[in-house]
Amino acid sequence: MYTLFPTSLLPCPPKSQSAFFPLKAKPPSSSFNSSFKLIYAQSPKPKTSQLSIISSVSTCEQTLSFNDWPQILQISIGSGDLFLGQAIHAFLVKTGSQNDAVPGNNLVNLYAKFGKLDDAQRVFDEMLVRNTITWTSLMKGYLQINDVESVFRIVSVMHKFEEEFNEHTISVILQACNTPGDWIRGEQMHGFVIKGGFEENVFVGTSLLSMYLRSGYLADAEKVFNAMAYKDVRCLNFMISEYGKMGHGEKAMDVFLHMLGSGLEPNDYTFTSIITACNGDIGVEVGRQLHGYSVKCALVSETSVGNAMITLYGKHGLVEESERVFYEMGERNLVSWTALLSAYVKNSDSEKALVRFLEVLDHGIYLDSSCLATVLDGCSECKNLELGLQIHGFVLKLGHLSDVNVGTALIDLYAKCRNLQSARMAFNGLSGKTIASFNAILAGFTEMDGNEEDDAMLLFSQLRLAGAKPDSVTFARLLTLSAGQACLLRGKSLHAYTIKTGFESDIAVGNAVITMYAKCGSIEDAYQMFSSMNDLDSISWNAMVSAYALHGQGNKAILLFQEMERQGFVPDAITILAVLQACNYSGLWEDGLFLFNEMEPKYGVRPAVEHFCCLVDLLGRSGHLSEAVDFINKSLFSDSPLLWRTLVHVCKLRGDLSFGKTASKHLLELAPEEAGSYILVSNMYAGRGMLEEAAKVRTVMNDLKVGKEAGCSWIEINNKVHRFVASGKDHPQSTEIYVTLDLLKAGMKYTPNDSTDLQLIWDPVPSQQHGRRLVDPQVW
DNA sequence: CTAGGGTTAG
Repeated sequence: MYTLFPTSLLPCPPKSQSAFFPLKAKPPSSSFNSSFKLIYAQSPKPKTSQLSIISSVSTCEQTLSFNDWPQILQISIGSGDLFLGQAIHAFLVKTGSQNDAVPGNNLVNLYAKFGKLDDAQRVFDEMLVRNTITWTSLMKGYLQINDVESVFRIVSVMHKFEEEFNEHTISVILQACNTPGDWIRGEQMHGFVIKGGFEENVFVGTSLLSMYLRSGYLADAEKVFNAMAYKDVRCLNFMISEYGKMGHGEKAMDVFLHMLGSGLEPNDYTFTSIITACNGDIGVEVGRQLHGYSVKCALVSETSVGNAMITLYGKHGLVEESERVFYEMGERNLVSWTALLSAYVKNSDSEKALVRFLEVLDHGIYLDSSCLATVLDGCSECKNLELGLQIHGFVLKLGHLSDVNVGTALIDLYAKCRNLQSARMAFNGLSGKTIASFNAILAGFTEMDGNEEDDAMLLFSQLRLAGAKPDSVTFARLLTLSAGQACLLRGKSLHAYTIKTGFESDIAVGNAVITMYAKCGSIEDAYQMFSSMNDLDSISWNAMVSAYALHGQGNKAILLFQEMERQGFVPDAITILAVLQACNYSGLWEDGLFLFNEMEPKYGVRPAVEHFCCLVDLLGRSGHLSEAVDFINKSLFSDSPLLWRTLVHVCKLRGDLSFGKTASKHLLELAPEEAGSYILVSNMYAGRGMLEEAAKVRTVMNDLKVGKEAGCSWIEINNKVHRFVASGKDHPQSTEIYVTLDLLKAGMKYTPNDSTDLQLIWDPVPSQQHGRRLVDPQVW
């Protein structure tokens, strides 16, 4: 049933170059070497000179038996040696069989495999008889060069000529239906599959699975999967891999166990996919067992399995395990290196990643976009803009700028390094932005803590209009921005949006909601969020303790801190700082001091400069200025302007000039370039009526030409944000505001809490005191 | 005789 097909219906590319081997007669110089085939069979990529092929071909007629050519064509395809195939083509032309069905099919297949569709098409056109195999081979060729439209043109012509479609043909066509968004053709083909009774064929089934999964129809894919009578290793591997990519580790595991249960042998693909799937909801312990099992199956030395292990351990904070796999694996490639660098970056050891990146360069490996994106991530994680700029140069030189991961990493780098202008340029220049690119530029806005919120919301609406879906990171960052701007209305509407989209249950989003409400003034809503969350992490606790601190509810902060410990969450430096601040703002200086004394011995948290600042403030506010000075001098941070500034501030509050003068001297010596220091000192004198001293400090400041950045505060009333600059008169109601302010000032009375029974037990040598309760729980 | 599914790892 062969049909001759009119070539005019098929796309016929310009025949500029002939693929036919130039058969310039070259006399046989020697007899055909009978080991010819053997050489090819043994060496995967032999280097063959044109000359030896010509001489071989010329002797084919005499020495090569006619039936040997299909095997040599296989060798040609397998070894990537097109010359050899072309030689066989020449041989077939000479024997006059090139237009017959079987030789022709082989030649169409040959050229299709090498992506030479001009040549494949030409052989096809000149064939005298064609069958299903001819058509299928040609379609496969067009598919491989991503010419999907040609595939479907062939399908319709094939149909018109009532050529037979078999399971081979169907699976090729199904692959052509993989274009995202083009599921209609796929559904039609599925109907054809059922009608033609191809449903149970494992090849067709796998192609169908792939088609549905790539279009995002998991339920349909699962229906097909369950309907398949026989599933082989490749089909199961595919399903494991796809479940893993979707984060459905448990389902991937079910398929894996099904594979073992049905007696099929897992291969390297299987292990690579199932180990990767552990990154979802399974966890590293199962991953470890799989690692062991891969040893048993003798697949642990496979590069891709090792790479998957490096990544798995890296993602779970086990960098040393990643390193061990890296050193023990047989063969490493760029992916192995990138996985290792990524493990360092993810575990906050980007410096190491950047150092080891030099080793990659030393190896002379050609860098790809994934490796560059990882290194850029490393640069932004440790804010190494200098190296980042050099990598940006690499990116340009190697032509990877259009890669979306590289582009996003560049946005992130510039955003984290507070170079918002470059971040914007990278963002605007990136085509095919993803939600990650958007999140990266948002990080820049939050990093700048300036007035970028309107820009962020504008971008957000653009993104939604473009049909992109915000993720949990987007919401967390937008909420953080609203919190920074104390924009309650916007924060609330974002909160509503997270409820609607289901992201409210995400811990990071919930934590951002807590902080947003706290910073926008609603401690009740913050607590409402905190108490309604199903999953809490230590950041949630930190957020809520900080919220109480911010609202001056010291006792609640301390009780929450104790509850946090009771529930087994480990307090970190941020928790301790929040509780210290809470104690400070609420005048619970004894509790604060007690906590400070035991933070290192009991919680293993070494006090950082922020903790010292907080304690200086606490000591000063409670009237222990002399102890505060001692404390600073004994600390590691005695040359930090931060501590002295805090002390000046507290002296100003208390109107204590004797300590104030000492503190001011230190501050202005340590930070002569900061305008804020002069203003603070000047205000301290002015506060005590010493206007001459105040003016003197200002004169020094002006003489030194120290610039001053205006401080700014704002409040939201009736959905309108009112901004105030210190001593500013821009607000339309500023006259009334100042009058009211004076009235308030007149009514205020400062009552310092001068306790005398203070015991400063802090000492650089950790104290041994443990076990005291911070406050009586009944206070709450 | 010849044609078909999964290209896994960062």
